[in-house]
Amino acid sequence: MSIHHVILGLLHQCPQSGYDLKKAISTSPFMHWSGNNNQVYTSLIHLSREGFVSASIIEGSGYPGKKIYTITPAGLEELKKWLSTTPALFEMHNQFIIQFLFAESLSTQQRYNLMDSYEEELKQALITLQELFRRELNAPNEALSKMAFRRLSFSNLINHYQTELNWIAQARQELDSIA
Amino acid sequence: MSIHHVILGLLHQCPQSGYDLKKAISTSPFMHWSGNNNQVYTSLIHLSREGFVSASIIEGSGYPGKKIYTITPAGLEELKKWLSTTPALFEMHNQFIIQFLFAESLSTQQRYNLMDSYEEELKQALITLQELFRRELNAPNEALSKMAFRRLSFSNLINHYQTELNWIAQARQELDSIA
DNA sequence: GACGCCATGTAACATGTTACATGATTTA
DNA sequence: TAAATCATGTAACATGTTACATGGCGTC
Repeated sequence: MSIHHVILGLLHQCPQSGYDLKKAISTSPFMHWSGNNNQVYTSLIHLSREGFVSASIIEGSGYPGKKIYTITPAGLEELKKWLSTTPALFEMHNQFIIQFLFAESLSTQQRYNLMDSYEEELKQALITLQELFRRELNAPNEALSKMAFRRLSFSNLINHYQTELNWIAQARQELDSIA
Repeated sequence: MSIHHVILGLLHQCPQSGYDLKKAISTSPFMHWSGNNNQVYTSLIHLSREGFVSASIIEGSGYPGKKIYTITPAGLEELKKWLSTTPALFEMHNQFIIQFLFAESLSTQQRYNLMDSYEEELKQALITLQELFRRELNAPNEALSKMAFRRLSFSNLINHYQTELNWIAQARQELDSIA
């Protein structure tokens, strides 16, 4: 999965500038690209060359060189093709679990600290995510189906956060029982 | 999280060759690097220069240039430092959920197909993972604590697979109810 | 006037993937 | 004898991150 298809998907929702895309991507909990993401600009140049997006320069709108990108029919076709390809299996990128795998090198105290701080981080992130979710639900009236997709996507992520938190409780209990 | 620390962790478990590391990393369900991973070789050169690993050439063992890498005291220190750093939050890299987010562009039929094929893929992967887990449990007698870490790590991943499968059932129901 | 946000872009660097090159040993 | 596995490495390419450069607009 590349950033190109994500940009096509966002542009299909509505035409917007590189800056808007950058913000949308960096604040989305589903899309993992750096907050300071300048890749969108190079990606947009690439997509332009491919004929998947077209740019129109907006005069007299604050910034002189501001461009609004729109998805082209070829771009929409490419997006639909990608949307119906069987996705690769999810990948859980979890530094903590790898640290945990090697945790025999740590003292019991360090391991407790690691688990505690990870749990705290998770709880905080879950609150932030739920807040984002709440704001999504209160968004101006969208189509019912579109809302359903967003709501379900959020609950998917929230489920994984809760799975992780439940696991920590279970892991603590098991480790205590063999100590 | 870089591949360097993963290599240090694996070398701390036991000294091994680049090829062994490559295999360990590409077959581990926790470490996401390409199966055809040649990064290990460049990473080992890097780690050597840093003084974190040392190589000894094994003569008369099949391949002439075969090297066994061992973690150095400096490497172990670096590993321990990394192991006790607060991990970045997990990142769920899930192409499916992004496709789902943009799924209004698809027909109902295409959406069903997408969910069906993703579910099938998940079920297959879960079976493979459980098989891998079973083999881990039957591994030659390791220390009890080490086994506990491995067992818990596996159950962590398995929990996420099941969370994903449960979510699909829930999503199908909700989408059917608003159709 | 300083700060933050809007807005686009380049350059350098780090990381990750694919293809290629070489050649030994083991297994079918 | 063909294929798979062991074993190391290089080169080209793709992707992703950080820092830098530029400058307008709004607001405190």
